[in-house]
Amino acid sequence: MDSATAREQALDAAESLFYGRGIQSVGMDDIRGASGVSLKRLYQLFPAKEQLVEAYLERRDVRWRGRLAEYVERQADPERRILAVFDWLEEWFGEADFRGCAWINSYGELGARSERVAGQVRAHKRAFREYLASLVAGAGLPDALTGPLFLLAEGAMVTAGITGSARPAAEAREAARSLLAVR
Amino acid sequence: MDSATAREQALDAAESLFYGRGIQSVGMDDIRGASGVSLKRLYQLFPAKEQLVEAYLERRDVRWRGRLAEYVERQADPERRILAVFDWLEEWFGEADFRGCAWINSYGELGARSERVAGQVRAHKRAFREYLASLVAGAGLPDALTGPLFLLAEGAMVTAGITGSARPAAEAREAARSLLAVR
DNA sequence: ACCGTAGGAGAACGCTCGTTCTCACGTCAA
DNA sequence: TTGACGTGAGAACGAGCGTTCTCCTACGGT
Repeated sequence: MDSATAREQALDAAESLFYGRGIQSVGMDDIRGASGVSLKRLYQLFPAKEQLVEAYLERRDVRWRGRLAEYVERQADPERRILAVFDWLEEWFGEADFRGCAWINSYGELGARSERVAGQVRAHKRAFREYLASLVAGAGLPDALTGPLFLLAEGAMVTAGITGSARPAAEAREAARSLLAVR
Repeated sequence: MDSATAREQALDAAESLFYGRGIQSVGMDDIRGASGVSLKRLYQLFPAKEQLVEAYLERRDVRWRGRLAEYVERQADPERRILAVFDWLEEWFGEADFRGCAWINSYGELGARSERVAGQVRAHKRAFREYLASLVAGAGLPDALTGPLFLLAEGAMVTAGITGSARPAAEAREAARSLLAVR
């Protein structure tokens, strides 16, 4: 197995375990067991657990925002695109392994202790907010709408995570629709 | 020192440490050091750490909702009361030791592993949502407003926690004002 | 065939931490 | 005074886990 595939398999295992069970409760040995990558190799690829955590969050960030953008950009109408964000959230919340927002959860777990993790969470949220801002601008709507839309989305993520229901996405979408209607 | 005061001091220390640094990174010995309550006594009062965690969350829940209600009920006008929730959030976010919502953080840390903690988080959020519902009903507004207001508040809490800024409260309040204006 | 190197399995090390135990002290009832 | 008891300080125990080390195997180049 070459380094690139070992790295991918390690990250696959890390993502499913860290996201599903939390970061602190998953040991490097669990990653080894789930990935088939030996401890020696793991430590060659990621000199410490924290770097594996960072790589996990980074790869997930790229994929998460990519999936969202791909979904949203299927819509041609600029205002529909904004609402499509909430449709996508609803799909995501309904996935079998959904356990809330990985960054919000990681922040709760490590935000107070790891400045690097906290920084990645802030960067991810900033990027998501800027993406929303670009959709708002693309629809010719006032930038002041971005904040409320972002808060609705964050509220939906955290609530869906805690309750395990996809319903907050629909509530947030309807609220967003009202806000868009006000102008 | 009698049992009641020992218990209070233990909970005071637990609250400031758990909330400030996260639950898993605070040891029972840290609680002992900060509270002056010996380990023996701590284990008499709380037979295991998890029960101290539960007692911390429970006492904080009562106090948090009490402080909110006390603030909100200073307003006579029923619609003002709804907006006062967001004013109170802004005050809370501005406190020096503010580190986000204790329940959201705890859920990120332990929600996947401790069903009891997860249950307390759900109960707290349900109670907060029901309080909002009572304010909405008191203002004679449609119950469908409760969900959006709740999501705005949750989004503000999580965003304020991550960014360390009180601004999300103002954004949420303005969005709430728009939603109330729509009817 | 031989050697050097990389890699795997898993033991070992060191630290943290939840929990319990030891021991010495002070208190209070008889 | 004495002895049973509760308590505090802190050592001790045992488990978990991040990280490193040992030892053995396999393979690639000469």
